[in-house]
Amino acid sequence: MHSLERLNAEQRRAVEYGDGPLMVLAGAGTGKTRVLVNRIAHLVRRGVDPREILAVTFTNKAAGEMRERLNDLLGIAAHRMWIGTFHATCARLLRLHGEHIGLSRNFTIFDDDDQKRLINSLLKDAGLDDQVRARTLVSQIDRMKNRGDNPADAVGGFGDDVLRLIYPQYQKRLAQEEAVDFNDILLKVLDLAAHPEVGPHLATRFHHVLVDEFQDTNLVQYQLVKCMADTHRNLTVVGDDDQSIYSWRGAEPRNLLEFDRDYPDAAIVKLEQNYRSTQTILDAANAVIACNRNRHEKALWTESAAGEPLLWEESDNERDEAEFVARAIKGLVEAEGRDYSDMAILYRTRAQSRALEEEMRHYRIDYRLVGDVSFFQRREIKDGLAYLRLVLHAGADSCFERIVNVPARGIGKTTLGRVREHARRTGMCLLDAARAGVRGDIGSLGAGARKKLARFIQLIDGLRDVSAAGASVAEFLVQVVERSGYRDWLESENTLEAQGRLENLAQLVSMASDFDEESDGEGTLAEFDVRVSLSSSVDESDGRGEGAVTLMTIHAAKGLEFPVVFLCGMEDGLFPSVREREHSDVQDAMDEEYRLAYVAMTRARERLVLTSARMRRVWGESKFNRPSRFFSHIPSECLAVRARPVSLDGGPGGHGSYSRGAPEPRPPRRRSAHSAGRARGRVRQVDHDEFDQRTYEDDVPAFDADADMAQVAPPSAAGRRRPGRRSRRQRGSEDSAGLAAGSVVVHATFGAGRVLEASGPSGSRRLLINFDDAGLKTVLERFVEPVASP
DNA sequence: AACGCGGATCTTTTT
DNA sequence: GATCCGCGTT
Repeated sequence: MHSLERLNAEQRRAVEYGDGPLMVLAGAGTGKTRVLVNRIAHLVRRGVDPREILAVTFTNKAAGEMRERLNDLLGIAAHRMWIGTFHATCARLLRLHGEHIGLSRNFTIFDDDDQKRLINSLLKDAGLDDQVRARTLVSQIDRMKNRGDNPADAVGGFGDDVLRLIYPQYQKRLAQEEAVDFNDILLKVLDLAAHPEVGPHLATRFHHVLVDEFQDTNLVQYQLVKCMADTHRNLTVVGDDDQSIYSWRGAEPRNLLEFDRDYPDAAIVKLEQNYRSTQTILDAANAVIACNRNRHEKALWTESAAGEPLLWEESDNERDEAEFVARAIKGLVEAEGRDYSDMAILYRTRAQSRALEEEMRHYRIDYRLVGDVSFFQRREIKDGLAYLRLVLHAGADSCFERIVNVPARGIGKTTLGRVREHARRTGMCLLDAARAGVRGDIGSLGAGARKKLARFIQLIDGLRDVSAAGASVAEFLVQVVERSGYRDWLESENTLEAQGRLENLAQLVSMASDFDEESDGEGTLAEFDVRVSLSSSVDESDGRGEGAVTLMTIHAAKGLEFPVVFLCGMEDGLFPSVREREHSDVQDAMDEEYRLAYVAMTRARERLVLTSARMRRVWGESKFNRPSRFFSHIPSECLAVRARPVSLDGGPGGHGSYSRGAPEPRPPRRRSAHSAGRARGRVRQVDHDEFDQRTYEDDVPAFDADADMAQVAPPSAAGRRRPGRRSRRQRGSEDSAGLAAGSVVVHATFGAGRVLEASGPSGSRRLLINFDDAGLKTVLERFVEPVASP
């Protein structure tokens, strides 16, 4: 039981809680995973059969980590538990029981790309491809399936009539190919649950069900959980509504917040002590998230020191921004002895990675990009898997289309058109139609075309024999690459790109060998296929980024932590990114951006650097953005704005330094012309011109990208100045009094001022204060002393 | 049947 | 700025 000793009281309560429903509301960095893992270990030690425990996560990575940690705690028992993502778990159930609902054991999974291709071809057949984009239709299908609705019933929305027409065909084609899309994987398990034979089994199969990141579950997932947990009612859900960042894919944070509606007897444990971040980072993150409506209020606190202030660097453009980050990374390595792997660069959109990558290369900083165009999405990989699928299932027309002429074997549009036509007339699949053509059943096919088709069919049949002869998955794939001519083709290309593709194929083969080894050679092609389909681009990077800086989207960073985090692209329009969309409420979308900012900020343990660019190229066009509105919510004490570089000497690689000393006053920005006429200090939300004043605070620690940074940044500037800083616990009662607008207060740094506005919850109430000397600032209430009431 | 060009679209986030 | 798609040319 030694592992339980390091738990605090709340954690221990959750871990040792007995039977029955349990909801754990766990703030960022409060040891959520640890609680989950220890709870499972606790159950096993208490005598629960590991085979009767189901633990569901949202990413393969989280599942892998959980498995690993349980292995350490329990040894072999962990192997026997059901630990995995919703999709992996459901795919496993479908393999076991799918036949009851008419699903082949060899089912395959259509990913996004497959869906789009299929819809596209259906649209084209119907002559509707110029009316609706395939992309739109796919997302409509997804959105409806996420809620458990039938897309065939769509009414009212744009393109819904097309959807009603196309969707049945789509589903029919999936069935013909023995395929399911991502959402079907879950929906089919709901079908299983309703099946008279399998249903009762599923309902009692798992004695304990635990779900991580419960705020991310969608309606279908919630129903699944209910199906599997409602009999024994030993259901533990863990989550944080403030970290709900997947509503765009159907997540219903209400599943977490209203958990006690469906389970009125549920015990609720709140984890509020943060073990990850410094007080300053936490203050800043809390101030941002406090802006949201409808949240379950939590009071995250920490015992850790104030730490360094956040740093905000505003650059001219995204290239300068990236360069600043690169130099700062170098500086931190030299000045603080940080390792590259201590640092992460986070951004809102994928597109931002390019500029950052370029500068990393320029400065010779090793980096790893998480969630690059997925390995499994690459052309050659999808081609290889298409061979596999076609061998597995002759009816896989989409695979036939994909590879019948890849590599080029002289089977062109005309020939294909004739084969397709024959298939349509006779109702056979393309592979069989091609077979018929070879036999001479298609009159229009010439001798040449028949010969070429014959060789292709021979290829597929030969590969099927290889598989039937008991080849491992890896051996099979080697044969695919050899016999298809793929290898010769790529080698003769003699380009770097072709070489890369070949290497990717080699990597696929080596993944297959791992799979073979893992499954003692018992793993089938179909199982490998499913495994690959359910791997995301994010978890393939489980390589621990040894000695490399990590670049990824904020979404991909959820659940991770780094000593140093750079958060780039802090500009309104980019982050928060608000776009009018047909099916979403703008305010809801904005709330989610705030949560995203909260998630991003709370990834940092010690240092958080925010960067923005005044100008950014978007689709080749220049966009001028204002700094992110998030800045206006971050208390001034928490944030240092770095002096603007006067000149940037020494090119890349050189050791040029930013000029320092007295920071140059920032030249007035475009907007100040019109806002200058406005009465200063009017009660309203700070705008950017006003909080820009903070730039001139010159005793604010300068964060220098160069080697001497450590000397430049005074230790814990904010902490030092704070008058008699009290711990959270002691404050309690006086918080509730709350300073109102009109109060006169004194701040250790900014002097005297008058409160204009107060906002936020009592634990982290923020005040907008007009200081006599320092101007408008947003500060946390606990950093000011009241002098007079209004 | 292979290749090259122009145009549209993409960029929010992923299992 | 990249990629995908359709169209026209060889």
